[in-house]
Amino acid sequence: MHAQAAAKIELQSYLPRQSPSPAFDGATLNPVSFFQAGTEIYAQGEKAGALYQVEFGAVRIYRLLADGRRQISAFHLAGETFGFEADATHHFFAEAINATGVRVFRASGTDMSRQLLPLALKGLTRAQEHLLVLGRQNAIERVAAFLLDMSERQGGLRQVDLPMSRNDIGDYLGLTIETVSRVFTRLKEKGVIRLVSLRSIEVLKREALLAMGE
Amino acid sequence: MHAQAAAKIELQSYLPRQSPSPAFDGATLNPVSFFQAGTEIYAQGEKAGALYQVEFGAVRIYRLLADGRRQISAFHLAGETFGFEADATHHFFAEAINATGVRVFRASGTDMSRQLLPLALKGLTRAQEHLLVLGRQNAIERVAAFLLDMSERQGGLRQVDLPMSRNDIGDYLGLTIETVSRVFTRLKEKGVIRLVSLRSIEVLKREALLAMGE
DNA sequence: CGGGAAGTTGATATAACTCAAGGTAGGTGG
DNA sequence: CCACCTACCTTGAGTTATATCAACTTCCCG
Repeated sequence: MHAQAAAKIELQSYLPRQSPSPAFDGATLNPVSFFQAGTEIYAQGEKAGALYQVEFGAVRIYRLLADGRRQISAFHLAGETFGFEADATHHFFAEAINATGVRVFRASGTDMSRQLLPLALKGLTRAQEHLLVLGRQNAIERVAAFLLDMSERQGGLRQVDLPMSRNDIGDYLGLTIETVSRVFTRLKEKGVIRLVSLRSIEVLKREALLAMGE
Repeated sequence: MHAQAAAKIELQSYLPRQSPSPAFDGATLNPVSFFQAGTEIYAQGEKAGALYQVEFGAVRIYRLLADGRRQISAFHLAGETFGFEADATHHFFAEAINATGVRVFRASGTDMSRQLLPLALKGLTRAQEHLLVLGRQNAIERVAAFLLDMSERQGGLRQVDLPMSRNDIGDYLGLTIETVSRVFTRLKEKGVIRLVSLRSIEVLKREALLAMGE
């Protein structure tokens, strides 16, 4: 299912060229780890304990049912932090969507709860808001809410990058790939969005999206 | 929609009879606030800052869409803590489901992030797991997962209290009340559960529930 | 015991899924 | 640099799970 082309580029580390932006005080300024498109960052059941900050690229966090059904609980874009766990075990999978750079922080040693709490709470609010989307909104509303969210997280510009596939979007919104595709088509027909390319849209009528998103 | 019988019993406070179990070090041992069935504990948009521990009864946390659609993101039973927010504002409503006693802690002053973080992370994991249920499971699977969750949180006994209405269950699982009712009937017919009363079930075949719940 | 809220059951409607067949685009090798 | 190849995406037709609408029943609470 999540097969990927044989990895030819090996995982590597390097020291940053640009001004480093450590997510936490007291954390060692670790090097950046590279992950190829489709590669695993951590797996459900693995020992947890580190935190991850996306330098570039995008990451999907997901869970699987026994029969292969997948629910993506979150996407993480550049600048965002993920990997928190309630205990010492990962309860989810994390995969690079595209070629992605991730800075890994060991949470051990110094007490970082003061810095982690706001991030955890932000994630909690996000997840709870997503529950409303999955529980009570229809396909158009889900896609509208998703596009608005992606837009906001990219600075609210008209043009929005969608680093993930339609399949990923479907698994995030609790829809099939076909339904996602049909909704995109409908939004195009209505003149609400324009497809710059498959992975990039332009928001033409933000108001209309907002009206749909809730 | 969420109308309630005119409140005759006023909100009151008292000092606990039983051994107090403060949720946090350094927190004043506040009195317990009473809430009648259906009354609001806090509202979306209100100023946040306090934490709430359920002494007895049950609480629902929810959000509304403009047209009245409701998504309950969590139920909180005796002993559980809620009210965390990422900023100074409540993003959700909290209501007492039944007559409920809640101990309120002001989070101000001492730094409680060390104690709060695990609770926030627990909530985050819970919410993310619920996303899988809403996004990818069918009606039977949702109800099975819900009953198992309620059972676990009540010590895993055969008999499980359901303090909430079918309507609440529907709004938690992203289903209509009718669908919830039909699933209960199916589970009864299959001999998986037995209805002791409307608000109390007995789990007869835990294995079958587990097989359905995922 | 009566009344009203809550729950159940039935019939029908519909949004989204499934299955299937093209189409498109982006990357690779010739 | 072009053409092919393969992933990904789109579109269509038919199916299905759940919603909706409606009537009836049961359980409490006063």
